[in-house]
Amino acid sequence: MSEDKERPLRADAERNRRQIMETAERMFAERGSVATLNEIAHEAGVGVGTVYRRFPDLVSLMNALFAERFTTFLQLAETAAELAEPGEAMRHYLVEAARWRAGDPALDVILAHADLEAAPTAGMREELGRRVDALVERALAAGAVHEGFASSDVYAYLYMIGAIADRTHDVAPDAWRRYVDVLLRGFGLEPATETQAPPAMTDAQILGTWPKP
Amino acid sequence: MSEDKERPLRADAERNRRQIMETAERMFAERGSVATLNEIAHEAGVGVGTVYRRFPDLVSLMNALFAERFTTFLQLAETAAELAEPGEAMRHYLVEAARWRAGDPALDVILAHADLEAAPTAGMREELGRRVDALVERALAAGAVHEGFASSDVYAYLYMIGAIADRTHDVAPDAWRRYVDVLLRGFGLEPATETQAPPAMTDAQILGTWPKP
DNA sequence: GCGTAAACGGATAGATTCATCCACTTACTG
DNA sequence: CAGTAAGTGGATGAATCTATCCGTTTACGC
Repeated sequence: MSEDKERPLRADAERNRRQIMETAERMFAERGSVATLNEIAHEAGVGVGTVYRRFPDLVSLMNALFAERFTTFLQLAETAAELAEPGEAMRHYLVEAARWRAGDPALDVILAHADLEAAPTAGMREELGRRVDALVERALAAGAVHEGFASSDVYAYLYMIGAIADRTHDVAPDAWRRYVDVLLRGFGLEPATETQAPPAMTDAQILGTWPKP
Repeated sequence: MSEDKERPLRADAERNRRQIMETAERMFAERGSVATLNEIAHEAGVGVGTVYRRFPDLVSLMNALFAERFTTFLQLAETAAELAEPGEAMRHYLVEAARWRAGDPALDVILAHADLEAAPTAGMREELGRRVDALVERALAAGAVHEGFASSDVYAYLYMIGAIADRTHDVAPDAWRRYVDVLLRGFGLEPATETQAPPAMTDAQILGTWPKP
């Protein structure tokens, strides 16, 4: 029942595939919501048919974009796990995952429309779960975080950072750093020290975060 | 240039208006995105024409829903301001505003589609700004929060709580309380003591927060 | 009760969006 | 440098969504 006829794409097809994915990504980030496949085709400068042949529907495009992103998070968790000091490792993952999330305003849209049950992402999710669990266990055992800290807190943390980052992206691109420190402190970790967190946003900046008409 | 011919609606019209608003609210909360006016009409059990007469477009419906909500936040700020101890007043507003936000999963959708420049909400926003500023000033002067705390932090806080609350609403309806405490601690405030915050979510609960197909 | 202005509902014209299909072009193989 | 399988683009019909219009019904002042 295997179906691994993985014939490589022709050069022009591969080029178009990339172009379509990059354009879609940019459009989702800019508008904060989905664009239609026809719009993406036009913006990417290819025919509608080309898009529909490669991605029969929106979900399959979203799945492709999602897989790319997940790989990055897996790598971050791996790098963090190599650090000797448990608190340091946990903090490193939290800060770097936040940085990555903050720089990717399309992620929420992608997550909302991808089919997370579909292979190959399902396996990736489990693997990420295991790696994050390990970081949390070590931090707990070393007393580097408050008792009761759990890996669900890591997900919640990223949801919250994602929300503030997406909202402030245009008006105060590094505001998320401030709330990383606030949350780390709240979880019992020392705030990150490599870089200085920015001060609170001004009133004018906050005003800019209210959604437009 | 005044135009205040505020003729009261006929009883049946007023009833339908309410019904439409409540239905819309429920639908937005359930699906986490807009519904069309035609869908709302059908779900509310009224004719399409009835909806379009009362709310010529989606924005005017959203404005009406938005105004309702803002009134509540204004009242919360007023109640909090009456507390004698500055840190207590600030904490009270933060906890109660969070509670309110957590119980209103439609708010993000409404905010995203309302016209925030339109009267009468513009004035309300300024008034809320003044009230929150006052709470922050008092808390800072009393040393109840970390130096550098600002009213923009209050908005950021509510964005973050809103994000986690909406996401966990179905699967762990009071998880938001945990992150209220985390954030309060991060801002330098003692966590709220009236009610006990729940423990971290289980892995199964977090799994339930991933968006569905 | 009656008269009438207000409100109702839903059929439907018009606009927009989705996704297919196929005549034409292009990259790769031998 | 053919031959051909793979890929391209966009015109177009089907499906869906928007919002108006008008014949009928209802609330309310007198």
